Amino acid sequence: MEDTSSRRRVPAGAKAEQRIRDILRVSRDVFAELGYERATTTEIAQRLGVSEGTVFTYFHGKRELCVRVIEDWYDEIISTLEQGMPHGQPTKAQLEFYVKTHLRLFLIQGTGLCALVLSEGRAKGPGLGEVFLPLQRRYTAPLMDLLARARSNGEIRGDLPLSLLRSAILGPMEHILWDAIARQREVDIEKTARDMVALLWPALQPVDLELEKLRGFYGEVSAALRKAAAD
Amino acid sequence: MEDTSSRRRVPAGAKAEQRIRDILRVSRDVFAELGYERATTTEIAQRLGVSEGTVFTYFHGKRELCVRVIEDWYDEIISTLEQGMPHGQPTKAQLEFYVKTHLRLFLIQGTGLCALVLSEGRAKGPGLGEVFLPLQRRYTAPLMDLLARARSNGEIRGDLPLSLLRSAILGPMEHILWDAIARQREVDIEKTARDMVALLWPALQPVDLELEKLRGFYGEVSAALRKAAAD
Amino acid sequence: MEDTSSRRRVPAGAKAEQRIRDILRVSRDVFAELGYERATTTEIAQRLGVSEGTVFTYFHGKRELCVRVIEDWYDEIISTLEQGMPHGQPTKAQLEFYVKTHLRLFLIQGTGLCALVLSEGRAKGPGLGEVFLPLQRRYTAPLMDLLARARSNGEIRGDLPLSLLRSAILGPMEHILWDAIARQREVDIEKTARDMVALLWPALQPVDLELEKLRGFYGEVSAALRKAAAD
Amino acid sequence: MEDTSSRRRVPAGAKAEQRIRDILRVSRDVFAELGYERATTTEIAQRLGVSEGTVFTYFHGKRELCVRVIEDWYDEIISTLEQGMPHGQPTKAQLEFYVKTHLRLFLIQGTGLCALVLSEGRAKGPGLGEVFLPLQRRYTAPLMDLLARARSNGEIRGDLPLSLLRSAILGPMEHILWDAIARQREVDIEKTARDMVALLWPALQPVDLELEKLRGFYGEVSAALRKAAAD
DNA sequence: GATGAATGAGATTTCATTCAT
DNA sequence: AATGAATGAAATCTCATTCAT
Repeated sequence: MEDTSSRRRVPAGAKAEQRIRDILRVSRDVFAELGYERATTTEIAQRLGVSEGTVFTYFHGKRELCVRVIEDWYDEIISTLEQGMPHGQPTKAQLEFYVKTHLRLFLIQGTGLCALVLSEGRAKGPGLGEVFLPLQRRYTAPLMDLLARARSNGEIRGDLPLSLLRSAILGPMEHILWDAIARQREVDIEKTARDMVALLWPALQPVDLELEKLRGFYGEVSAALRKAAAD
Repeated sequence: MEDTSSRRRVPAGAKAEQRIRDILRVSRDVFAELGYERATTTEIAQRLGVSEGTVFTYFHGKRELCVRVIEDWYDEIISTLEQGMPHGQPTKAQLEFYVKTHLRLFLIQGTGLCALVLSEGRAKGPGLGEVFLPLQRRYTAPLMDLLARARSNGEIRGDLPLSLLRSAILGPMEHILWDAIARQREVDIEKTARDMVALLWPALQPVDLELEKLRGFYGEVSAALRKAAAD
Repeated sequence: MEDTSSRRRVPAGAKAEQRIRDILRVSRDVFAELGYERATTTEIAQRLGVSEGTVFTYFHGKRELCVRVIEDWYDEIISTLEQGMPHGQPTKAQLEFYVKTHLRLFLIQGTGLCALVLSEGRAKGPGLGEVFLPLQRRYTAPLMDLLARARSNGEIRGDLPLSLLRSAILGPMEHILWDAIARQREVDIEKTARDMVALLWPALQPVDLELEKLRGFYGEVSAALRKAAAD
Repeated sequence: MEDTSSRRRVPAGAKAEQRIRDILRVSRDVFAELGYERATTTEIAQRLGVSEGTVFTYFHGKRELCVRVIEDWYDEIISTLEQGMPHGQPTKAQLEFYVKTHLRLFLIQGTGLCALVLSEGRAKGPGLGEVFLPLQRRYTAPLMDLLARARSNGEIRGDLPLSLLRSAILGPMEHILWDAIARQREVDIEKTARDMVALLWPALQPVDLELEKLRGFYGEVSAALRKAAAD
């Protein structure tokens, strides 16, 4: 985006890399806790026990620091998902792994960062938005692959766009996470993951038209009977 | 709460109400676009073409203004949902109405405000959070009612917590909305709503145990066959 | 000072005069309670139950209003002192009247206004100071007259400037008042006035040189004896 | 009291201390000249030739700055009085020292600060008042000690409350100071101190009842004679 | 004459960023 | 390379004063 190379030379070397890691680690905490605007470079420096100037020796500014924090976080998630995915197992088991891992990663520290991405990703002007889109694509890739493979196998329904299926899986997870945060409740990750897949799995099945018709008929008859009884 | 004894009174009357509506309308835009922190009272005043002081004639401060913006937005959504809900129709039709209306309302202007609620609702300290929780409860109430009634009728499954079903419906919608915003794509609301319900409806059905067993058996056999074919 | 006549026409008539009295009465309270800076025209108008503009119909601004408040207050004090002073009685009785009346007038409402005069009277720039000096002179005049008459009669000492005697009488009173305010204590006006005069009366007596010499000698001898006893 | 956890730390070190002294010195001037409300942090920064932010690097806000200014001023006065007091000398000499030192310290710069304390000390709400009361007690302590010792020696009268004697000494001094300020006149400190003690010393003497009776008789006879002569 | 909404200058305070040491 | 004091732009909020109604 910008030619920042001429502005400042960022130190290199083993010690410098450790410093960068430290700054990123603490910055992640601070941004996650406070959000972009309320987080201050002073706070980050204080928690690290270094001077305020030091942060600017390694990063061009608050914005770049924030971008790096989010990039690193995405990288962690993506590599955890990619490496852990049990490709040999049935689709449902893979899906359960995906959901469980997702919930776990986000609940450790992710909600603050998630909020950060959601709110800062939207910011107009010289936004962080451009940076995040490719990251989000990489991050949903394992799920999309899984779904695409299962669909080509006929394991899951082909009558709806894949992006809708993806939303039907990622969406509920995020909603559960927000809810947990908002109400400050504990989440039983294992159980929630199992329930979630139990709930969604039928939705992903290929539509059995005969069955669907029967179900529709049954539903209407039931409703009619109830209504008749009510009158 | 606060000592308002010597504060200037907020004007009342038809013209004042119009002014308040104007300020709220513009503030909604600004908060939605920029988020709480980046939004400035100066910007709001400029867009309105009034002086900065005028905003403070009608609202005690930025925080109160923001709270009012969100309350009004929630009120709109809630009353639209409550008034429009076709109670006489089958559950599936009601659900379709809920999803469609939800998507429509949020796409008009909601995503920015949604982000606002999500990010500011989390803020520590003297946050906006306390204000939002009851609003969020009121806003999900129509859906919860719908689900509860359908469950007591035996129309939808009773083996999972209602909150999970709720997340499975609200979550995908929000995800779709975020996706649409992030990629700046148009959304065909009618089609998306229909697809979404078509997708989720099977998930809400009572579990037909025999069928489920057959499906499980079928799934395993299919997977085994595929695996055998692949080797 | 300024030609304000062309700026605005102040209403006249019986109703207008009542209005002016009301505004001054309330303003006196507000200025006394809050001081010049913290007092607001809004507060004054609200307590009166009139609009903010009305105050400006009768006074050119906050500053003029404050000046008028103080002038009126001085006028009250001065006329009370002038009219009540028992000229026929002995000097000591007159002094007691002066002290008692002074304490009473200031304790009713005066401390706030006294603070106002002390702090605002000092303000640099387009200050209130110029206005107050003649008022203060008029206000100390009865005391100065009393002292001057008594001195010419030989009733009080002539070896020190009158202004010093005046300070020795007014000063303690103000100090007592401030102390009462600061510690929020009640003051028994009658007793305090009597004690004060009992205390100060000897100080005002003509110096009896022979007696003074004896006293000095006595004091030194006493001190020397005490010191000898202590060693 | 306050959440200072994430606030920037106040610099420490020799240079920082010099800076703090500079800020306090200039702030003292500004607060003394203008009073708390009219004094601005901008003015302070400008007189120092530093940016506005710098003041806030060293003090958390205007209020704290003002409190520090007053505390420092009191400390100066108190330590000067405590250290200089000639304890070995006669009470009258000690009193003369107290009065002289007091006048000198206040005339250098004290009147503005005195006004500050008097007017801001009264302020309602989150005032500076609480801070000042203990300071004022410490500041009058040397005088109270002196009076108490002299009274227990029988050197000064015991028929009136000590607080009244204190007011009779401090009050006139303050009055003289105010007068000097208001009229912008020079004060001959040595002479004024000597005169003041000469005036007040008789007032502090133990009451000589016989003498008092004689004086009363003399006064009444004189008055009667004068009256007879006037008729 | 009264009103009271609009104004806008000005005050305090925060904080990312720089740069001399 | 690290420091951390200085900076100054920008933000929120107040309130005396005006003027159209």
